Amino acid sequence: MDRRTATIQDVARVAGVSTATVSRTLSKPAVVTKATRDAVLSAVAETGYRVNTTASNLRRQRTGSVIVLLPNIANPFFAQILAGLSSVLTPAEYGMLIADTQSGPDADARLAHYLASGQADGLVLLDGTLSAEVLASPARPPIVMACEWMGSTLPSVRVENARGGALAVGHLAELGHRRIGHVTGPPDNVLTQTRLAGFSDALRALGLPQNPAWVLEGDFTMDSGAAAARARLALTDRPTGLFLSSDEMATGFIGEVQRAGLNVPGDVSVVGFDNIEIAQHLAPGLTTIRQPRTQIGVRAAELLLTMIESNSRDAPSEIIAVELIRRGSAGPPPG
Amino acid sequence: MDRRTATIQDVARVAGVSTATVSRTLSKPAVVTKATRDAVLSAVAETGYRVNTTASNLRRQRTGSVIVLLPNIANPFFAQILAGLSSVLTPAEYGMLIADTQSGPDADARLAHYLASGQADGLVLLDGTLSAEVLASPARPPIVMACEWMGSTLPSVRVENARGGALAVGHLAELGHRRIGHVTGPPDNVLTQTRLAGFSDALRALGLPQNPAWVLEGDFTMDSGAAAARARLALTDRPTGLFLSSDEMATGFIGEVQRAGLNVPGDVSVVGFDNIEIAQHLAPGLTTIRQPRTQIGVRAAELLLTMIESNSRDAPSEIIAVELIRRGSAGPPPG
DNA sequence: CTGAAAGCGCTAACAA
DNA sequence: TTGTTAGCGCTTTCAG
Repeated sequence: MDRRTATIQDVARVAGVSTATVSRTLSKPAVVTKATRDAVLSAVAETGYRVNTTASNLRRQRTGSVIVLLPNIANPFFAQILAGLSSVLTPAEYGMLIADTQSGPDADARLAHYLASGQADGLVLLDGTLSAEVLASPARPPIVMACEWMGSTLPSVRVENARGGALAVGHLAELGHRRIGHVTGPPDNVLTQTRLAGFSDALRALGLPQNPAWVLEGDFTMDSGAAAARARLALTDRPTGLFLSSDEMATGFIGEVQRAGLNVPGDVSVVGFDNIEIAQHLAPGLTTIRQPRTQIGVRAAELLLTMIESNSRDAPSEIIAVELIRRGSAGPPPG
Repeated sequence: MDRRTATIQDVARVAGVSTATVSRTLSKPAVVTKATRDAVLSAVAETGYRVNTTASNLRRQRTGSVIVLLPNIANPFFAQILAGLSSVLTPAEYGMLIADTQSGPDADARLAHYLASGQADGLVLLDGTLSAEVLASPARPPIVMACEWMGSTLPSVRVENARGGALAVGHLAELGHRRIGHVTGPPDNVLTQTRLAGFSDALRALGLPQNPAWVLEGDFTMDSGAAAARARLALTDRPTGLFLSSDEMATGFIGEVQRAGLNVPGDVSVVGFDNIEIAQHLAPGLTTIRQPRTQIGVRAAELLLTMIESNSRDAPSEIIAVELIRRGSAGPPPG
């Protein structure tokens, strides 16, 4: 029993065939006779051989992995997208490398690094704040965006963010609200802008008032949602219903409102965005816009694999539908 | 301008040196003269050369990546551990491959696969339900467990799970509770068992009653926490304070209690485990046992890198302290 | 259907 | 300090 791991040479020797035949048997079994196939497979079993992926990759001029670039791994929002990606990449024998653009100093530089490094056969971008110029890299691998991105023409999988904002406003209006506010994500984020646009357009279409004081700035976190709740309380002229651009913010908002002794939806109605798991477990349940994150990951991975396998840098983008989920956090306005 | 990416040969030609010198310049710049260094570096810039990691890895008999094996990527609990791992692995130039043991049919087989495949220089295990025999693999790379694991002697980074259970019980007892219950994780999980043991031992030490009906089975999810709340309501003889083995369950529990029109902590006190982000945003805030997840990831990665670099399969394990975080969800018992 | 042989791009002895 | 050389382990023509 060697302690070193067996190589294809060892298998060839044991099976009494050439290394080429071993390689063939393993990659296209149909092309060798049953006799040699049996000999090779039993030699493989005997030696405990496993192909050395590094060598195989070098020879085949590929890497066997895909890099997923996201702004912040610690954000649970991405966890389900990763699960979707993994469920496609793993069976296809691609490794999934995770890289965090916020952990280093310069996110754009990191992206440029990954583009040029040739360390992956493809890239999935989940960060909508990277600058477009970086993509100029001539030898870059196929890329799929799984998020909105300013003025990019890259293949992408996106959700109907604007329509989500409109659905939220429509629901609040239907319940009788006429003073509808919004808590945004970070201002430079494209999601923020798209959802805000959907919100504003819907108000306009419904002939409802647009009050800039009712549009509060957040950053998608629970903390910023709680801060928005305090900011709203400080207003003399308050919106009765709010659309928040993420469920995390909505959660922080509701918590803070309740701690202030007020009632949701009695005093203020809340609609979130995402439908994260906790939405149905809050009291009241959080009315929100569902965005199917696992499916986003699945479709992005499928798109990318198609591009990799067809050696193309382009593919049709895809838009995934959102849906209003009615729970208890939005009700008729007070009075 | 070639469309193919430049190789070390191209750089050598442009700089008028050998490939060995190029390689040296890039890996140990100190060992070449300034003149050649300058020549090489400008040739690198001119050609846009980047080392081919696959070739480098093949030559150096390493893979440059670490596999992180976790039960379920979609579980946000792991997100912060991943962030900690990434913050150490990325600067050290190791790729972080994520693999999900629950996405395939047989988790043990997956582990065995990764152990033998030689696709990684090291492994981080976050799944405490894998069977120990699989580790028999002779040529396996260094492994660090970042979770409890039955009867394993592998190097590990763990938290004081039993003490966490004891802290929770101690706190409830201090507030005056004498009827203290517990909601467990999945029964076969070692975390479940350790926290349950800490819970039971603490009750015994304090001379408090142990009622099997007050120990409800959960599975760490919010859904199971909500179910536990309903199960508690169905009891005629109810515990006044509960320790739940995860914050997610505690969140689901509190939501369900509130939807039933009861008050936390007025009617029932709740202590969770983890200190996930939402804990401070619930109303009331969730009293819980803090477990520093980023730090777990950081230490696990550091341990693993040490082992990889010293080519050792062993290292001292580490225990990370937990801490009671007092918020509003635990108060004096009713009456 | 199978084997021989030529590298993929890089690094590390070893020599000079 | 630098160059020469020999592979790392694999796949894939190209012959046979």
